[in-house]
Amino acid sequence: MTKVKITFPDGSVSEFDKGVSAFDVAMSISEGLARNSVAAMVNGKAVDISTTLNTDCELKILTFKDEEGKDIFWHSASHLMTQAILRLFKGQNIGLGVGVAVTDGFYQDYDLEEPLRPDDLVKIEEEMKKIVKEKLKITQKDIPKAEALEFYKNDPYKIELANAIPEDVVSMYSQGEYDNLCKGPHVPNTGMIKAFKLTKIAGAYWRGDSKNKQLQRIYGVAFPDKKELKEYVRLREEAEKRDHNKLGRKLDLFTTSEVIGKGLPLLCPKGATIKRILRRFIEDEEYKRGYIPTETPVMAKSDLYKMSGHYDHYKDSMFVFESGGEEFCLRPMTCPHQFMIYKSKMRSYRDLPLRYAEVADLFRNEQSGELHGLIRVRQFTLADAHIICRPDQLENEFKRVVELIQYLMSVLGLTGYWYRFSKCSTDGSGKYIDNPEAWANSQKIMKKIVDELDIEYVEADNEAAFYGPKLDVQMKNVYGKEDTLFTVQIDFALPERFDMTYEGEDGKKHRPMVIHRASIGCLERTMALLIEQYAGKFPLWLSPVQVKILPIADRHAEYCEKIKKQMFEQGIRVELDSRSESIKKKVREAQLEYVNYILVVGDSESENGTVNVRTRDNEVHGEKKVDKFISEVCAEIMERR
RNA sequence: GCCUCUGUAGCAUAGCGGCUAAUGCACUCGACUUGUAAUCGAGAGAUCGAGGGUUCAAUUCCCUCCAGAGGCUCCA
Repeated sequence: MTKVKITFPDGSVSEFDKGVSAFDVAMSISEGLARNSVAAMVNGKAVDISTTLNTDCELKILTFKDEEGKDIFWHSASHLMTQAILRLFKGQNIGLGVGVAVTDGFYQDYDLEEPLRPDDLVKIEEEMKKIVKEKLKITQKDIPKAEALEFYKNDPYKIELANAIPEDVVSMYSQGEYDNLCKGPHVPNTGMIKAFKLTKIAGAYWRGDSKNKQLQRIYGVAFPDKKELKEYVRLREEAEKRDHNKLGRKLDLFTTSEVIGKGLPLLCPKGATIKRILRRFIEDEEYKRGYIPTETPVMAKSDLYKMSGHYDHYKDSMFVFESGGEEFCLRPMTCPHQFMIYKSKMRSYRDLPLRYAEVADLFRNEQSGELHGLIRVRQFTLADAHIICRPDQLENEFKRVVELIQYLMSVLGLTGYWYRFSKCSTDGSGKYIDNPEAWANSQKIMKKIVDELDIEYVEADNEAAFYGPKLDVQMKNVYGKEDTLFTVQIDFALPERFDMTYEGEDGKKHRPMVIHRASIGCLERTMALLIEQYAGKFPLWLSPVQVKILPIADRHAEYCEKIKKQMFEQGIRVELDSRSESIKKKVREAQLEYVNYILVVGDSESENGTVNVRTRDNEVHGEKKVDKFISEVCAEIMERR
């Protein structure tokens, strides 16, 4: 019998009989591995575990612990869900959209006669459990495409998917009575999917295009055992406790009002304090780095945005209104305003770079469904700047911006972010300024720059600004939804549209380059991610209430007022809780507000000129002279820089 | 904008085609003056999101609008 050489991930090589299955190879390693194997990687390609090996190859047995294994497991779970739905809604004409694994589970889209209701999920889960118990074998076969098209004659979605396959032969997977067009691979048996949960119902456009029909999407997660599912649910609950939209309201950072309108949050004193800290911090930091301030109007005549191109490319997202026979817009961006300052006089090559910074209030008429807490709003404050520079300065200026951003991330203590190089797309959607040559050029320049920076980034098509490519700093919120925190953009279009020039050494007019950038981002959004990052427990320098003084009895009030004043004078953000409540209760409440330091003041403290210090985490620091406490707090606040 | 869901006091929940709409926390007043997770007593607070319809009767059922949640699309 002929042998095949199989190379394992650790580099070891073993010989097996030709035609051995990946499963048998797994068995030869250990029964446990075979039992847990969801699929295999043969020469880097994921295949079913039942695949036979007929030539020498590299083999990796995939379990749920491997990223690829997880995807396959979840993809199989989506099939399990579909089988359950087909059983439950037998007789209905059900269109099957896409079903795939995502980073946090799986989903499958359906076109159903009746919309699904939340309690349907329970029924579907029950049916899924039955199918798991049946331990149906999952098998694959290739069939002629014509046969598949006949099979799906009532399902326009599957037909579209099948027609997109270039080959004449297509792959079908079967488990019990359920056959599905799918390239796989899949777990070998429905019995493997022991623990799962359907998490949400959502609408989703067919093929991700809002012109298409909206299908119903069911999201779920699945695990090989119940313990992992339980742990997952626990982690989800923990994460949701950090949700800025709930926690921020609970901590009195912000609120909303029906009569003010959607996407227009109100910052309460504590939230406003945090915003002010961020604002003052970034204004000072940028000033140190050579930025110069501007203050420009929050609105302008439409003509300005017609010049910039916003009116053509962005009008749907702008608040446009008429007054005195003229049309105005609330500004969605600061750029054209600052460009008018640039154009207000002649500029020499010696003047450049000009780094115009403005912490600017911006207005964007976002679609109602996109609004979310402080992350996506209709009015927000952006730490905006436009660096107008000579082409030879572009690279250095760009790098300085990235350096600033890196500095900010470390000072804010934000983790889990990544860089995205956002490019335009060539789909001719009209979203972008039509100048292929300039796009190619500026994307080339940007790629060169980001490659030289010591950063890792992902490339993304169709994510650019309408006037140029971007380097975005991306973060996820507690629900795993991705948003841009900071952004740096190279603009090839607007300097020309505004006919911005400078006089060069040669006495001729030249075209400057522009970098658009948001250093500390939109303050509201940054604040939201800070709330989630710290679960509301802000570091001292960002904390809206750094110290809370709690008198034990009324007779200590006078002393408390005195030390409060002393701390105020040192710039410490301090509150005094003089309610006649038990000291226990007051301490507990201060801890729930995540106040950094809690000072208890009784007879001993008032007589000795001390305070009794503890933290929100209930670390007891004990009695301390007031002056010493103040200087320690001030030192801790300064440490940040 | 689209899909699904939700809207009862500041917050969290209960409730029902018909009684004075219930409970906890928070709030106010009084007592207590307290030292590490809930001191005692009293009180106030709700046009049950808004408007319309069905009904003898609607907070409850239906419609429209407003607002909120999670997705999709979009985006800082």
